[in-house]
Amino acid sequence: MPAVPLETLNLMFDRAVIDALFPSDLPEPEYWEQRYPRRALPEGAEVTRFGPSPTGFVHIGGVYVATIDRDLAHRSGGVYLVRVEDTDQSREVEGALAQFARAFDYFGIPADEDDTGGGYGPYHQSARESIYLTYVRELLRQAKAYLCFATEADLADIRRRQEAAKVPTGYYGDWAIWRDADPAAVGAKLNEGVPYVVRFRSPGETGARVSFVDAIRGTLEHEANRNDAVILKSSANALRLPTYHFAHAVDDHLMRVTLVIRGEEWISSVPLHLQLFDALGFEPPTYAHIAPLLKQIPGGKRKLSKSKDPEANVDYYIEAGYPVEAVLYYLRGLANGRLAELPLADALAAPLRLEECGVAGPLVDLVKLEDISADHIATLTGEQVLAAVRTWARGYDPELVPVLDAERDLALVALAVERDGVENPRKDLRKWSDFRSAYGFFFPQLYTLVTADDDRLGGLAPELVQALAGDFADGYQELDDPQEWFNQIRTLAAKHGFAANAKEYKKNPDAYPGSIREASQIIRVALTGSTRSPDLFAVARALGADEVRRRVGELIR
RNA sequence: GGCCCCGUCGUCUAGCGGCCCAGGACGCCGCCCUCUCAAGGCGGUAGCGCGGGUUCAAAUCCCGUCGGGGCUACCA
Repeated sequence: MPAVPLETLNLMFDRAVIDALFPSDLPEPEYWEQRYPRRALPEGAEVTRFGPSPTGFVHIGGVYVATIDRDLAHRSGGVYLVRVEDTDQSREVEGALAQFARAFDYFGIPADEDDTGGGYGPYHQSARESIYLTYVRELLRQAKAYLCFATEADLADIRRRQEAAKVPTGYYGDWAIWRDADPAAVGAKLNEGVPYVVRFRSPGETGARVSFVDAIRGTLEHEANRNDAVILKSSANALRLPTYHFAHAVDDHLMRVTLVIRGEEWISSVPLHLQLFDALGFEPPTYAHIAPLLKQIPGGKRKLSKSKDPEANVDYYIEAGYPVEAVLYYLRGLANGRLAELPLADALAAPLRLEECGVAGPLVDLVKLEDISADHIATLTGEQVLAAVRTWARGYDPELVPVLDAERDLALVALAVERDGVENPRKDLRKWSDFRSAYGFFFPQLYTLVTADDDRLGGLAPELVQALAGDFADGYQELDDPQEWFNQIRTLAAKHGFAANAKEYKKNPDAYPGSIREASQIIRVALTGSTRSPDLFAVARALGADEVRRRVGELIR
């Protein structure tokens, strides 16, 4: 196509015509530059940002990126800010921001700057309209952007023809029908009040390539962008908001962000972003594109999906009560493998290094998280566990709270079983919601008595169960020595014909109703309601003689 | 379709031409301990996607191929 005559361009981009599209009191770029001055920060300090989009629940990947952002900013003596990216008002979901606040509060990753404080706000993109407008007008004045009246149907038609012609789809070159439109046609549309968008006039030439350095991946090369991306959405909207790309350039420049950490899905957009920064006269930030969190599915893996995977939602972790430290440690380890080799406390204190971050998307493995979690909880004192469980229960198991409060001493005694004074504490708690199943039986209020015909007793004859239970309850003594205590069961087991040990029983199974295992199991099930429990002696001591007699006694009723 | 990112045990990874017939951790399996379950101790299982090169030598370099993911929106 022939080059557009200069006069035509001049006519189309007549300053008065352009300015008439904007509020008359719209500030010039210098105003914003002065209002958001360069930050006085030490050499090497990074300013990072996290940009939650209130379009649904908070993705665990958000916590993942936000912790990295905050870490890098703080290690370098910089600033971590949160900017709500709400330019897509139609997709906005009610309550998303509240959930975001709750989640980030839970994980203890507050922003240094956000709408509650900070000199570079507002930190909601929807509140930054005039800032964007200033720069859109500027680009228009410089003919680096133009008005586009293409309708959805026009765009669909272009795409169809491009597909038929087997050329790349997009709004570029000759396909960009409004790129060099006759100013008269533009004026006519304007007079008719037809809505328009503002598109960036991409300087990218066909075949041109760009390369840039990514802080994680090194030098990346890409085809230069040549699409005339939309930078300002339809004039039909009451609020004139930009697209992500334009907001990114303007906001990150004005907020003086130095390091942009985001998902790798943005790599393809970097060429466009670089063109935008250049056109605007801004210095581009350093980019670090991190790999997305993946999920194992039959035959492969895929991105953790908001709609399909419950564990994609941060609420999943909060509701189950995974300890904050465990989740953060796990996430940090996924991002930077070196940290996964360190003990939890060290890893949380150690700096995360971008150049060490993995480039392949890791799978989120709940089994691994639970292992980490159990290890971590095992290092806590009973007091700490109790406090954490109580806090969790207030939100997710309210009935547990009064029990915990009424039986605080019992709870501590229960938690001390195989925890206090042992070398390897019991790891039966992976998350706070495990408390009820692991420790509930210690509390009479939460306990359901077991009767002799219960199938957890392993099919032993009820008469035999009752005979042994009766003897046990009658003669029960709260002895201090574990061995002596257990001998009470040993003696009764022998008296009622149980084999002294499992080997003997195995050798001659018909001669016995069972071995000492089965006999102990009677007491265990009566005491705990479960076939698996902590050490029986310790449990019995925690329960107290009266409660032991009551529970075992129930078997003979 | 075009362009981009990625590819070491089931999982997270170490590895950056010889130290690797690939090391660690989680999982899994077995054994020991044992009144159950955990925990713990000991042992084991299992991997460089594939095919060509280059080289005395390749998980490591090159080419191709396959597979996964992403972008190609007035979504972010």
